[in-house]
Amino acid sequence: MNLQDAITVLKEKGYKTTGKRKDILEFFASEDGYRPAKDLIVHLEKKYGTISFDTIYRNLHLYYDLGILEKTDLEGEKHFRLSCSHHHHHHFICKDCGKTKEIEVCPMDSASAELSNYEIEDHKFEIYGKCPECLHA
Amino acid sequence: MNLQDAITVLKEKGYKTTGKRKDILEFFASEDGYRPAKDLIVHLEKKYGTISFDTIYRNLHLYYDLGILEKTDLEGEKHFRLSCSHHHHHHFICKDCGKTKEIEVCPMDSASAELSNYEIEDHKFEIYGKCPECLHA
DNA sequence: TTGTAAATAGGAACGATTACGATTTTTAGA
DNA sequence: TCTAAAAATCGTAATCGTTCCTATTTACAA
Repeated sequence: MNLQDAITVLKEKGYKTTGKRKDILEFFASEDGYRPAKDLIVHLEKKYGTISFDTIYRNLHLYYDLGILEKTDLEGEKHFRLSCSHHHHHHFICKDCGKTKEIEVCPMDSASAELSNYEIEDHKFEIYGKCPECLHA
Repeated sequence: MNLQDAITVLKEKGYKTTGKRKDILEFFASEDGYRPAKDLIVHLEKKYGTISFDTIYRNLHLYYDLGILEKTDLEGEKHFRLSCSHHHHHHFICKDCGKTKEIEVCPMDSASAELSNYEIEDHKFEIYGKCPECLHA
Protein backbone atom coordinates (compact mmCIF):
# COMPACT_ATOMS: atom_id res chain seq x y z
CA MET A 1 0.00 0.00 0.00
CA ASN A 2 1.42 3.34 -0.99
CA LEU A 3 0.19 6.93 -0.90
CA GLN A 4 -1.51 6.82 -4.28
CA ASP A 5 -3.22 3.49 -3.63
CA ALA A 6 -4.56 4.84 -0.38
CA ILE A 7 -5.98 7.97 -1.97
CA THR A 8 -7.60 5.85 -4.64
CA VAL A 9 -9.26 3.70 -1.99
CA LEU A 10 -10.49 6.81 -0.19
CA LYS A 11 -12.08 8.25 -3.33
CA GLU A 12 -13.58 4.95 -4.39
CA LYS A 13 -15.33 4.66 -1.08
CA GLY A 14 -16.62 8.20 -1.32
CA TYR A 15 -14.48 9.78 1.37
CA LYS A 16 -13.16 13.27 0.91
CA THR A 17 -9.49 13.76 0.34
CA THR A 18 -8.60 16.60 2.61
CA GLY A 19 -5.20 18.12 3.19
CA LYS A 20 -4.92 16.54 6.59
CA ARG A 21 -5.87 13.13 5.29
CA LYS A 22 -3.06 13.38 2.79
CA ASP A 23 -0.66 14.61 5.47
CA ILE A 24 -1.46 11.58 7.58
CA LEU A 25 -0.86 9.20 4.70
CA GLU A 26 2.39 10.98 3.83
CA PHE A 27 3.51 10.61 7.41
CA PHE A 28 3.05 6.86 7.36
CA ALA A 29 4.51 6.57 3.88
CA SER A 30 7.66 8.32 5.09
CA GLU A 31 7.92 6.19 8.20
CA ASP A 32 8.89 2.58 8.05
CA GLY A 33 7.32 0.82 10.99
CA TYR A 34 4.65 1.05 13.64
CA ARG A 35 3.96 4.53 15.03
CA PRO A 36 1.67 5.64 17.84
CA ALA A 37 -0.91 8.42 17.44
CA LYS A 38 1.36 10.60 19.55
CA ASP A 39 4.05 10.66 16.84
CA LEU A 40 1.49 11.64 14.25
CA ILE A 41 0.22 14.45 16.45
CA VAL A 42 3.75 15.79 16.93
CA HIS A 43 4.31 15.61 13.19
CA LEU A 44 1.13 17.47 12.29
CA GLU A 45 1.59 20.09 14.96
CA LYS A 46 4.80 21.11 13.25
CA LYS A 47 2.76 22.07 10.22
CA TYR A 48 -0.46 23.29 11.80
CA GLY A 49 0.42 24.43 15.30
CA THR A 50 -2.44 22.44 16.74
CA ILE A 51 -4.41 19.50 15.53
CA SER A 52 -7.64 18.08 16.91
CA PHE A 53 -7.51 14.66 18.53
CA ASP A 54 -10.71 13.99 16.72
CA THR A 55 -9.03 14.41 13.36
CA ILE A 56 -6.17 12.15 14.34
CA TYR A 57 -8.17 9.29 15.76
CA ARG A 58 -11.09 9.48 13.37
CA ASN A 59 -8.75 9.14 10.45
CA LEU A 60 -6.61 6.44 12.01
CA HIS A 61 -9.74 4.40 12.54
CA LEU A 62 -10.99 5.16 9.06
CA TYR A 63 -7.73 4.08 7.49
CA TYR A 64 -7.66 0.99 9.60
CA ASP A 65 -11.22 0.09 8.65
CA LEU A 66 -10.39 0.62 4.99
CA GLY A 67 -7.36 -1.65 5.25
CA ILE A 68 -4.96 1.18 4.54
CA LEU A 69 -3.31 0.92 7.94
CA GLU A 70 -2.41 -2.05 10.10
CA LYS A 71 -2.66 -1.79 13.86
CA THR A 72 -1.02 -3.37 16.86
CA ASP A 73 -1.25 -2.85 20.58
CA LEU A 74 2.11 -2.18 22.18
CA GLU A 75 2.04 -1.66 25.92
CA GLY A 76 -1.41 -0.18 25.99
CA GLU A 77 -0.79 2.16 23.08
CA LYS A 78 -2.10 1.55 19.59
CA HIS A 79 0.51 1.70 16.85
CA PHE A 80 -0.14 1.95 13.13
CA ARG A 81 1.72 1.40 9.88
CA LEU A 82 0.80 1.33 6.21
CA SER A 83 -0.58 -2.07 5.29
CA CYS A 84 2.36 -3.69 3.69
CA SER A 85 1.18 -6.44 1.48
CA HIS A 86 -1.12 -8.86 -0.01
CA HIS A 87 0.01 -12.16 1.40
CA HIS A 88 -0.42 -13.25 4.99
CA HIS A 89 2.58 -12.63 7.19
CA HIS A 90 3.67 -11.50 10.63
CA HIS A 91 6.17 -9.00 11.97
CA PHE A 92 9.32 -8.61 13.92
CA ILE A 93 9.02 -5.21 15.63
CA CYS A 94 12.04 -3.27 16.87
CA LYS A 95 11.40 -2.00 20.37
CA ASP A 96 13.75 0.93 19.83
CA CYS A 97 12.77 2.37 16.47
CA GLY A 98 9.50 0.61 15.67
CA LYS A 99 10.74 -0.67 12.34
CA THR A 100 9.39 -3.99 11.23
CA LYS A 101 10.53 -6.98 9.27
CA GLU A 102 8.13 -9.41 7.71
CA ILE A 103 8.14 -12.95 9.02
CA GLU A 104 6.92 -15.53 6.59
CA VAL A 105 6.40 -18.31 9.09
CA CYS A 106 2.82 -18.65 10.29
CA PRO A 107 2.07 -21.12 13.04
CA MET A 108 -1.63 -21.41 12.41
CA ASP A 109 -1.50 -24.50 10.24
CA SER A 110 -0.06 -26.62 12.97
CA ALA A 111 -1.84 -24.79 15.77
CA SER A 112 -5.33 -25.22 14.40
CA ALA A 113 -4.88 -28.97 14.65
CA GLU A 114 -4.93 -28.48 18.42
CA LEU A 115 -8.21 -26.56 18.28
CA SER A 116 -10.60 -28.80 16.42
CA ASN A 117 -13.72 -27.79 18.38
CA TYR A 118 -12.84 -24.14 18.62
CA GLU A 119 -13.91 -21.31 16.39
CA ILE A 120 -10.80 -19.41 15.39
CA GLU A 121 -11.42 -15.77 14.61
CA ASP A 122 -8.02 -14.17 14.74
CA HIS A 123 -4.44 -14.64 15.79
CA LYS A 124 -1.41 -12.60 16.64
CA PHE A 125 2.21 -13.55 16.22
CA GLU A 126 4.79 -10.87 16.82
CA ILE A 127 8.47 -10.97 17.68
CA TYR A 128 10.01 -8.13 19.63
CA GLY A 129 13.63 -7.11 19.98
CA LYS A 130 16.27 -4.93 18.37
CA CYS A 131 16.88 -4.54 14.68
CA PRO A 132 20.47 -4.65 13.34
CA GLU A 133 20.65 -0.85 13.05
CA CYS A 134 19.59 -0.24 16.65
CA LEU A 135 21.81 -3.07 17.82
CA HIS A 136 24.93 -1.38 16.48
CA ALA A 137 23.97 2.18 17.24
CA MET B 1 0.60 -22.61 40.00
CA ASN B 2 -2.09 -22.96 42.64
CA LEU B 3 -3.13 -20.98 45.71
CA GLN B 4 -0.78 -22.73 48.09
CA ASP B 5 2.20 -22.49 45.76
CA ALA B 6 1.58 -18.80 45.37
CA ILE B 7 1.42 -18.17 49.11
CA THR B 8 4.63 -20.13 49.55
CA VAL B 9 6.36 -17.94 46.94
CA LEU B 10 5.08 -14.82 48.70
CA LYS B 11 6.44 -15.90 52.07
CA GLU B 12 9.75 -17.08 50.68
CA LYS B 13 10.34 -13.68 49.14
CA GLY B 14 9.44 -11.95 52.39
CA TYR B 15 6.12 -10.46 51.35
CA LYS B 16 3.30 -10.29 53.84
CA THR B 17 0.32 -12.52 53.32
CA THR B 18 -2.60 -10.22 53.90
CA GLY B 19 -6.25 -11.07 53.63
CA LYS B 20 -6.60 -9.14 50.41
CA ARG B 21 -3.59 -10.83 48.88
CA LYS B 22 -5.22 -14.17 49.57
CA ASP B 23 -8.55 -12.94 48.20
CA ILE B 24 -6.86 -11.94 44.97
CA LEU B 25 -5.19 -15.32 44.62
CA GLU B 26 -8.45 -17.09 45.39
CA PHE B 27 -10.16 -15.06 42.73
CA PHE B 28 -7.71 -16.16 40.07
CA ALA B 29 -7.69 -19.72 41.36
CA SER B 30 -11.45 -19.85 40.99
CA GLU B 31 -11.38 -18.34 37.52
CA ASP B 32 -10.05 -20.22 34.56
CA GLY B 33 -8.75 -17.72 32.07
CA TYR B 34 -7.58 -14.17 31.60
CA ARG B 35 -9.36 -11.54 33.68
CA PRO B 36 -9.00 -7.75 33.68
CA ALA B 37 -8.40 -5.71 36.82
CA LYS B 38 -11.99 -4.54 36.56
CA ASP B 39 -13.34 -8.04 37.26
CA LEU B 40 -11.13 -8.33 40.31
CA ILE B 41 -12.33 -4.98 41.59
CA VAL B 42 -15.96 -6.01 41.22
CA HIS B 43 -15.22 -9.27 43.01
CA LEU B 44 -13.49 -7.62 45.96
CA GLU B 45 -16.08 -4.88 46.28
CA LYS B 46 -18.66 -7.56 46.99
CA LYS B 47 -16.71 -8.47 50.08
CA TYR B 48 -15.30 -5.10 51.17
CA GLY B 49 -17.64 -2.49 49.78
CA THR B 50 -14.73 -0.53 48.39
CA ILE B 51 -11.22 -1.45 47.48
CA SER B 52 -8.31 0.81 46.65
CA PHE B 53 -7.02 0.81 43.08
CA ASP B 54 -3.60 0.88 44.61
CA THR B 55 -4.17 -2.46 46.30
CA ILE B 56 -5.44 -4.01 43.09
CA TYR B 57 -2.73 -2.84 40.77
CA ARG B 58 0.15 -3.07 43.22
CA ASN B 59 -0.65 -6.70 43.86
CA LEU B 60 -1.29 -7.57 40.24
CA HIS B 61 2.15 -6.21 39.41
CA LEU B 62 3.72 -7.96 42.36
CA TYR B 63 2.22 -11.30 41.37
CA TYR B 64 3.27 -10.78 37.81
CA ASP B 65 6.82 -9.93 38.82
CA LEU B 66 6.94 -13.01 41.03
CA GLY B 67 5.74 -15.21 38.18
CA ILE B 68 2.50 -16.04 39.96
CA LEU B 69 0.38 -14.38 37.29
CA GLU B 70 0.69 -14.24 33.53
CA LYS B 71 -0.35 -11.11 31.68
CA THR B 72 -1.63 -10.21 28.25
CA ASP B 73 -2.86 -7.03 26.63
CA LEU B 74 -6.32 -7.36 25.13
CA GLU B 75 -7.62 -4.25 23.44
CA GLY B 76 -5.70 -1.88 25.64
CA GLU B 77 -6.66 -3.61 28.87
CA LYS B 78 -4.29 -5.81 30.80
CA HIS B 79 -5.63 -9.27 31.63
CA PHE B 80 -4.18 -11.71 34.13
CA ARG B 81 -4.38 -15.39 34.94
CA LEU B 82 -2.55 -17.76 37.25
CA SER B 83 0.67 -18.93 35.65
CA CYS B 84 -0.24 -22.30 34.35
CA SER B 85 2.91 -24.23 33.83
CA HIS B 86 6.52 -24.81 33.61
CA HIS B 87 7.09 -25.49 29.94
CA HIS B 88 6.92 -22.89 27.21
CA HIS B 89 3.57 -22.64 25.51
CA HIS B 90 1.03 -20.23 24.05
CA HIS B 91 -2.70 -19.71 24.41
CA PHE B 92 -5.96 -19.81 22.62
CA ILE B 93 -8.11 -17.17 24.33
CA CYS B 94 -11.89 -17.21 24.17
CA LYS B 95 -13.18 -13.75 23.36
CA ASP B 96 -16.45 -14.42 25.14
CA CYS B 97 -15.45 -15.97 28.45
CA GLY B 98 -11.70 -15.43 28.58
CA LYS B 99 -10.94 -19.08 29.10
CA THR B 100 -7.73 -20.34 27.64
CA LYS B 101 -6.37 -23.47 26.09
CA GLU B 102 -2.68 -24.17 25.89
CA ILE B 103 -1.15 -24.39 22.44
CA GLU B 104 1.98 -26.47 22.23
CA VAL B 105 3.13 -25.22 18.87
CA CYS B 106 5.73 -22.46 19.05
CA PRO B 107 6.79 -20.78 15.84
CA MET B 108 10.03 -19.34 17.15
CA ASP B 109 12.30 -22.13 15.98
CA SER B 110 11.49 -21.55 12.35
CA ALA B 111 10.98 -17.80 12.71
CA SER B 112 14.36 -17.09 14.24
CA ALA B 113 15.98 -18.42 11.10
CA GLU B 114 14.58 -15.35 9.34
CA LEU B 115 16.15 -13.01 11.91
CA SER B 116 19.81 -13.86 11.99
CA ASN B 117 21.06 -10.31 12.59
CA TYR B 118 18.28 -9.35 14.98
CA GLU B 119 18.27 -9.51 18.74
CA ILE B 120 15.13 -11.33 19.79
CA GLU B 121 13.87 -10.35 23.22
CA ASP B 122 10.34 -11.60 23.32
CA HIS B 123 7.46 -12.89 21.27
CA LYS B 124 3.72 -13.22 21.42
CA PHE B 125 1.57 -15.84 19.79
CA GLU B 126 -2.08 -15.90 20.69
CA ILE B 127 -5.15 -17.28 18.97
CA TYR B 128 -8.53 -15.66 19.54
CA GLY B 129 -12.01 -17.00 19.00
CA LYS B 130 -14.75 -18.92 20.73
CA CYS B 131 -14.30 -21.96 22.91
CA PRO B 132 -16.61 -24.98 22.45
CA GLU B 133 -18.74 -24.00 25.46
CA CYS B 134 -19.37 -20.46 24.23
CA LEU B 135 -19.90 -21.73 20.71
CA HIS B 136 -22.84 -23.87 21.79
CA ALA B 137 -24.28 -21.53 24.37
C1' DT C 1 3.55 -7.18 73.32
C1' DT C 2 5.47 -3.92 70.64
C1' DG C 3 8.22 -1.35 67.01
C1' DT C 4 8.61 -0.87 62.36
C1' DA C 5 8.57 -1.89 57.74
C1' DA C 6 5.13 -3.12 54.61
C1' DA C 7 0.47 -2.77 53.00
C1' DT C 8 -3.82 -0.36 52.27
C1' DA C 9 -7.10 3.59 51.82
C1' DG C 10 -8.97 7.27 49.40
C1' DG C 11 -8.59 10.15 46.06
C1' DA C 12 -5.88 13.09 42.78
C1' DA C 13 -3.39 12.88 38.56
C1' DC C 14 -2.14 11.00 34.19
C1' DG C 15 -1.96 9.42 29.37
C1' DA C 16 -4.41 7.55 25.62
C1' DT C 17 -8.59 7.73 23.55
C1' DT C 18 -13.50 8.94 22.67
C1' DA C 19 -17.33 12.10 22.36
C1' DC C 20 -19.68 16.40 21.21
C1' DG C 21 -21.67 20.84 19.60
C1' DA C 22 -20.02 24.49 16.72
C1' DT C 23 -17.64 25.77 12.67
C1' DT C 24 -15.27 25.11 8.34
C1' DT C 25 -14.24 22.70 4.09
C1' DT C 26 -14.98 19.59 0.24
C1' DT C 27 -17.40 18.41 -3.53
C1' DA C 28 -21.39 17.46 -6.53
C1' DG C 29 -24.65 19.64 -9.16
C1' DA C 30 -27.11 23.90 -10.87
C1' DT D 1 -18.34 29.45 -11.21
C1' DC D 2 -21.46 29.37 -7.41
C1' DT D 3 -23.88 27.22 -3.87
C1' DA D 4 -26.02 24.02 -0.72
C1' DA D 5 -25.58 19.66 1.65
C1' DA D 6 -22.71 16.49 3.50
C1' DA D 7 -18.57 15.53 5.48
C1' DA D 8 -14.57 16.89 8.02
C1' DT D 9 -12.37 19.49 11.49
C1' DC D 10 -11.93 22.20 15.76
C1' DG D 11 -11.49 22.87 20.61
C1' DT D 12 -12.48 20.93 24.50
C1' DA D 13 -14.74 18.05 27.89
C1' DA D 14 -15.38 13.43 29.30
C1' DT D 15 -14.04 8.65 29.86
C1' DC D 16 -11.28 4.72 30.85
C1' DG D 17 -7.59 2.15 32.60
C1' DT D 18 -3.88 2.90 35.33
C1' DT D 19 -0.39 5.21 38.33
C1' DC D 20 0.90 8.10 42.08
C1' DC D 21 0.65 10.35 46.69
C1' DT D 22 0.20 10.92 51.71
C1' DA D 23 -1.91 9.39 55.78
C1' DT D 24 -3.33 5.48 58.25
C1' DT D 25 -3.50 0.65 59.34
C1' DT D 26 -1.62 -4.01 59.62
C1' DA D 27 1.51 -8.12 59.72
C1' DC D 28 5.04 -10.10 61.88
C1' DA D 29 9.83 -10.45 63.86
C1' DA D 30 12.14 -9.60 68.02
